[in-house]
Parts: sequence; structure tokens; C-alpha cells
Amino acid sequence: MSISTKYNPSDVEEKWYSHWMSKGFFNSKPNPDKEPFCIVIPPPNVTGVLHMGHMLNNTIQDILIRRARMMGKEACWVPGTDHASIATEAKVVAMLRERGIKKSDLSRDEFLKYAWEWKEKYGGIILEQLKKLGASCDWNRTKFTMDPDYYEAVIDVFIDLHNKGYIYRGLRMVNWDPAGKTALADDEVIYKDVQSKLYYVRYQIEGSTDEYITIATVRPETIMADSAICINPADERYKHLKGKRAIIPLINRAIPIIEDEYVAVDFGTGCLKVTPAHDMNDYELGRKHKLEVIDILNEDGTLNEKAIVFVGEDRFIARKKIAKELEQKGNLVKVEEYSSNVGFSERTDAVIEPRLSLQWFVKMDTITQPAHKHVMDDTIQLIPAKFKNTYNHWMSNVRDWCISRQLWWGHRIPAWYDNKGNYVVAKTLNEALTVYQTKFGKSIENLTQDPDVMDTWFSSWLWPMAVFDATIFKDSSSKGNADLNYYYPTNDLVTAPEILFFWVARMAIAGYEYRKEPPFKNVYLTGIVRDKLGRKMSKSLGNSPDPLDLIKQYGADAIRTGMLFSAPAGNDLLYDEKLVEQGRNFANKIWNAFRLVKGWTNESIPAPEENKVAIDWFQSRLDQSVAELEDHFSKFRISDALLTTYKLIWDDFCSWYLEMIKPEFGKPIDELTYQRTIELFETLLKVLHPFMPFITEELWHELKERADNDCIIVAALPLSAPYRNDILIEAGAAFQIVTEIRNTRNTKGISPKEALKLLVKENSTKLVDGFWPVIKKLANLSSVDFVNENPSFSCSSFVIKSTEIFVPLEGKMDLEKEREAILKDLDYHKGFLISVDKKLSNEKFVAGAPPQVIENERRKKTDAEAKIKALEESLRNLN
RNA sequence: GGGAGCUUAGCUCAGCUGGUUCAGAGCAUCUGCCUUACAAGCAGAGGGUCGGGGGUUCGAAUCCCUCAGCUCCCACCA
Repeated sequence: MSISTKYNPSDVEEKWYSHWMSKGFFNSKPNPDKEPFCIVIPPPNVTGVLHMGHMLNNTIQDILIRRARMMGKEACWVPGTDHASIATEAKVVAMLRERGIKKSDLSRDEFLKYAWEWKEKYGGIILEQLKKLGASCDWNRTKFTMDPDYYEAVIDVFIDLHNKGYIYRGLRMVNWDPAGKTALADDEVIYKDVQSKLYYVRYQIEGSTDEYITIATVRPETIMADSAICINPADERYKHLKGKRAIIPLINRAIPIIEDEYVAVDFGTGCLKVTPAHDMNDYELGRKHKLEVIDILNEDGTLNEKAIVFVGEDRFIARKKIAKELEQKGNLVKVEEYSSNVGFSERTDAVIEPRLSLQWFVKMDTITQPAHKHVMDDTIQLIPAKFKNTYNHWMSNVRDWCISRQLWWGHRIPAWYDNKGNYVVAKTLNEALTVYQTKFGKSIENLTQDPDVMDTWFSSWLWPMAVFDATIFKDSSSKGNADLNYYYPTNDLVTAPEILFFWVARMAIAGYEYRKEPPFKNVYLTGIVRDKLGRKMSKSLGNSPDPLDLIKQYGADAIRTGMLFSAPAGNDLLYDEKLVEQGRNFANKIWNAFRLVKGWTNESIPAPEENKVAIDWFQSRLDQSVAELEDHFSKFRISDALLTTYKLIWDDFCSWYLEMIKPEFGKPIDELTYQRTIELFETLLKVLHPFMPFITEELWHELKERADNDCIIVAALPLSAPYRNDILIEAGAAFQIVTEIRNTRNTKGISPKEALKLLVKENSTKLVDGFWPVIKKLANLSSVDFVNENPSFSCSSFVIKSTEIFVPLEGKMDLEKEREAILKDLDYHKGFLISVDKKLSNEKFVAGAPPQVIENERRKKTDAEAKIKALEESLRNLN
């Protein structure tokens, strides 16, 4: 039988994933005998395809869930997708446009039919892709935020919060996208620095012929909507204008001159035109001073009849024309170049128009309180903790949440209007008619439902509850079904910091509102995946590799480890294909360790000394690593956990352990060592499984004949056990000796095949005890002899913990070089001794430092003195 | 404008409540090896005054001040 020297992942991955699926290992149901461990996936957009961010995110979730499963918990990872109203609607609109269909030509129902078709066709892609990564989700639980029961839950929550007084309809300044004709949430607006112009416009003072007040604006097209001019009360320059009125140019309407501290004296002219309908701050100012609100824009960004002039013109064309006319009329004092921050629609890239409109809001001040408090007191733990600051800041300054969107794809707002604008909130038309009668004391024939849908986050904030039981929102007394009661609160949430507020905070709010409990205990915030130059991965830059290609090329195990090699929590990950190569190489290394062990024939012969020592040592080393891993995982240091595992396998197991026990070529290995090695290998595979599920499952079955359902995915993870520290220390010294001898060979050009002798001048403390056979084997020594005196022939020597060790090298060394090396070493140690002496002779140090520290310094001193003495002796022996 | 954070080897980062895991890891680099598990490998080596300056202390990468540079979040001053 010959096994390939390279591990080939593709067949293996396919085989085991379907095996796991067929055995139902991913499926979970409430089990009172087991502790639940649950993760709900951050549902990707239905329109999404897998990108590197998902790869990182889902790898981490899979590691956590597999580990929990192996720890004997009832592990449940709930997958699903988000309907992503804006993103999906935009894609459907684009798809229709390609087919020559305009959304405006379709009825709502027709459009939704296309949207659902799109969803059915493309909606599942990303979940299929996650399977290639090895994601062990309970696919039977796959949920969609617009599944019928989920849809109903969202509507129920709207009605419930409305009844509780948390949801209200209000006139508010919203971010209006004139191209999409929709209101956008703050986070859907992208601010960019734009080079624009600052127009200085003079307004004549009412009742005067030549007195003017000059304001500076970037938006001269809105002067027709002005309600006032505002000056700072402290501004001496304009004191005389107090109480007067100014006349808007072009339309000759008089407006008051008001005073407010808000106006910056040093900006522009120190005078501000107040346009409540078209600016957020002006709106607030207008409310404060009870100014008239004049909205001169249509929803598509053209001027309406209230503008009086340039009616029907687009806002930007109107700006140019007005500037020109102001100039002609002598009202334009000057124009300056000005760089300002302008908001753009994330979807249509149109310039955002602050616009007053009737929208639905969630009142945030009180409903957020438990979610705020319980992050601050770590009931919900953010990892890394630095995000607590950010969270606190946001929660302390939270604004009401605009939840209506002028779209069709999504959960339709359950509000019903009569033709006068009176409304009721109800689930169906029939219920609405009843409610209407109660509310207004008269019956009505018909009502029209609000055409808008809700913000996507208004559905996804229910995710950790609604995936289990979407009926609890119908009735506030509902206790929830068995699944919800068992899995909720979930354990860990793994997501990106940029949606900390939009999603994480809101889930916490909803969780406390509806379950009085947090939705999860830990929130692990990943970083952003960037390319190795630190740029965000994006389609336009073309710097994002296709994850599926990578999996095909390197294997899922390699990608998983590759991504984690450099992904501490909350830190961005600089992706480099080299990391994936490292992951692949690691898989290959393990594969070859397996080939070595597999190739051995075992016989019942006595185990050599070095093997017994090796087994004892490695067992302790493994137990130590397991404890380390538990510590890393408890702190969510997943990269560190991987690195610990990596080093344990590569360095300790492959480079040291296997070399220690490896029989001579063609010779058999003793039965005991063989069995113990197989066991140790199995344990390593188990420890590694959460990181590299496929290769570990493959080798688990290659190492031994096993039953069909005896799989590593459900094997028991080793728990930390006490380990022998003494043997670890001894091994450390032994490894140092081996390394020194190898180094001696390297520098002297002696082949590893040439056996060497070793002389050890041991002092009272034994440096190593049982490890001499190991050292002999690894360093290829013909003999180890203990001496009392330094040898009188030429040797290469080194000192480990004040024990001198000599490698006789008659005729093999360059005396001059050797002398130089020793002198250099001597210099270093003498300098070191001086610094230690200095410290010890410092009275303040001796008086102030704790005894242990002083003791350490003393030991350093004796060690240094011993080393110096040894080196001086070596120097003498050279002659 | 408000807030948070970062700066340690060529790169990416660990270093918790000042003192033996204090100057570390992985990768990269260099040297020598196709040694019958693995060249996707083996063995070995070099490399940092812990961003600059100042202070506290017997002692500072670690605490304080200050300067410089970078990043993110929030707000959106006409």
C-alpha cells in the first residue's frame, strides 16, 4: 500500500460532510440531560454570496459549536437568511430593468412575485457555500426572516409596541433618497467630502433701501424655503438688526431675524438662513423658534409650486439658475470654493435630501434601558471589551429609530388609513375596521393599508427568539415553546463590530422586552478582512479571492486555519494567501505524521528506555496544552488556541516525540509504544478537530477501524488534567542539549550521521535524569560520560544551567575561531555579572524589593560566576 | 466637532494587577541539508534602546504627563 505524500482534501471533505449529514450529527433538539449550547448565525442577506468576511465569521462559529459538541453539550447552530429589504429590492429592480421592466409599471403584487422568484432562485446559495466550509449548522432549522411565521411575528411586534406606546407616527426629518424615493436610515447614508461652493447672498432689510444682511449658504436653491435669518445674540456686528425683518431675494418674502447661540460667529458672515424643511439643524431651530416650515421640494428632488420660481426644475439645476439670477439682481456678493461633507445614498448614490415626512418611529429612550445596563454590567459580555465604550456612548445618545421604508420587499406596516389621514394599527383589514370603530366611534367602509415596509433590522432584532418560536409576540403572556425555553438565551454571537448598534444592540433590546433575558451571553466581534496592504476587500478593487476557489485549491481545513492564524478578536485580519498555504502545509504535516505511524509494524518486544520517557513527557506536554487551550477559549482567544494546537502537533509531536520513538528503518516498534502513540495521536486529532474538521475525521477513521457512527465530530474532547511539571522542565534542558550538539555539528561541519561522544561535568544538581537515552538518540551520540574535571583535550563546550558539557572534537575545530567565540561569550557574561552585582549592592533595592526577587538576582549571580569560570577553563584548554 | 483605541523584530501580533515564561510567538530572512513520514520538508542561526521626550519608583514595554503619527465609531456648522 502506498499513500500519497500529499494530503488531498477534496474527496475527503465531500465524503465526511455528507456522512455527518446522513448521521444527523448537526441536528439538535432539547435534551434535559445536557447543557444547551446555542449559536444563531448572523443571517446573511438572501442575495449574498459567500465572501471572506463570512468565511472568518462562520469558521469561528463552527469552531465554537464543534468544541461545545465535543464537550458533551447539546450544540445547536441555527442557520438562516435575512430578506434584506433594501439590498434585495435593489437587486430585483436591477434584474427587472435588464428585462426592460420598470418597477413603476408593476403592481405591488406583481413586483413581489418577481421578488419571491428571485429569492427562491438565489436565496439559498450562500448556505450551500457554507457547507463547503464545513459549517455544522442544524440545517433542519434553517430560517428566513420572511417565513410566514416570522413575518407574522414582526407584524405582531409592531402592533404590540404600538399598543405599548413605543411606536408612533411622526413628522420627522429623514434622510430622503430622491432617486430611490425612499427614506434611509442614518447608516444607509454615506458621507463624502465634496468640493462645492459657498454663496454669499444679501437680503435686503425690510423698510430700508440700501441696508442688507449677507448670509453664506451652499444651497441657494433653498432660499425660497427660508423662514428666518439667525444671528448669534453675542454678535456685536448685527445688534442693530435685532427685531427687524429681511426680504428673501427673487420672491420678496419678508422673514424675521432671530437670535440663537447655535450660530457660529466665526463661520461665513455669522448669519444663518434658517430653512426648517431642508436641513436637520434648521428644523430643530425652527421648532425652537416656532418658525414656519416651507417644503419646496418634490419627492424626486425637483422644486414644487411653493418655491414660486423654477418650479419643476431639479434641485441642482435650480441651484445654478438661482445663483445666476441672484448675480444678475445684485444679490450675490461673492462665491467661495468650499469643501463640505455631503451625504449620499448607499444604494442609489444620489445626494441625500433632508426631508420632512411622516414616518414610523420606535421611541428609544426607555425601551433601551435594560439592554444598556446589562452590557455595562457584563451580563452580555462584549469581546473584546473595548467595544463597551462605544456601546455605552451610543446607548446614552440613542435617537428614535425610523423604521418605515418606502419599499415593497419586506414586512408591510400594519397601519390603515381613512381618506382623511386618520389611522389605526391592526393585523388585517377586518381587524382594522373594528379597531377603527372603537377608536373613532364610527364605522367605515374601507381603509387603505400603509404602502411602506419596515426597516430590515426591525425583523432581524427578533432573530434569537423568532428562530425558535415566532408565536410568543402574539400574546404577551406566552411562555414560549420548548425549543425557546431550552436554547434561549443563546451562548455566543459572532458578528462584525460595524453592526454592533444596528443589530446586536437591538437584539438585546428586543430580548429584554420580550423575554426579560439577554439574547446571548457573549458577543465575539470579529475584525474586517482586508488584503495584505490593509485595504478593505471589495468587488471594485478586485482584491477579494473567491472563497470557493480557495477551498477547491487548498481545502476547507487550510482556509479555516489560514484565516485564524492572524485573527485576534476585534482586530482586522490582513488576509494573505500565504496564510492559507501555511494551513495547507499544516494539514500535510499531519498527514505525513500519520503516514509514518501507519507504516510501522509492531511486535511484542520490550520498549526502549527513551520511548517510555518520551511517552511520559508527551502526555504531560499534551495535558499542559489542553489546559492552555481551555484558558484561551475561555477568553475567546481563538487564534492563540489554534497556535497552541499547531505548535503542540508540529513541534512537540512531530519534531520531538515522533523522532524520539521512531524505530530504525525497517525495524519494528514495540507494542506498548505503538499503542500509546496511536492514543496520543487520537487525542491530538480531537483537540484539533474544531479547527480542522475534515482531515481529523479522515485520520480518526484511518488510524483505527471504527463503527459507522464512531466519528470524531461527536468524540469527547480531552479535559485538562494535572501534569508533571518536573518532566517538562527536564525535557526543556534535554532539548537544549540536543540543540547545542546539533548547533556544534552545524558550525563545525560535522555530519549528523557521524556519532559523537559527550562528556558531562555535572554538579550537585542533576540537569536531566531519564532523558539521557533520548538525548543519545536524537543527537546521535555514541556515549555519554560523566566527568569531574574538565577534559584536557580540545572540546567544544557549552553550559546549561551551570552544568558544563563537552563535545570532544580533536582535529575537527578551528582553534582561533573557537577562542573568539569563547571570548565573546565571556564578555557578555562578565557584563551581565556587573549589572547583577550593581543591583545587589544597591541598598535601596535590597531593602525595597520582595525576597523572591532578590533571591532570583542572587541565583543569576552564581550562575553567571559559574559560567565565567567554565568559559575561562575552556579557554585554557584550547592552548 | 465629540468619543474610543492603537504605536513592541522586515510583516502580523502576544505581553493580565510595575520584578524568571521579560524583551516573546507565528510568518518572512539567512546558513546547511533531497537524512527511507513530510522540500508543502529537516536542522540551525541572526534580528527590537518596546513611537519621541519627561516624570513616579530601588526597578517601567507595563503607571502618570507631554509631543508625534495612525485607525475606528458618533455627529454632520450653514
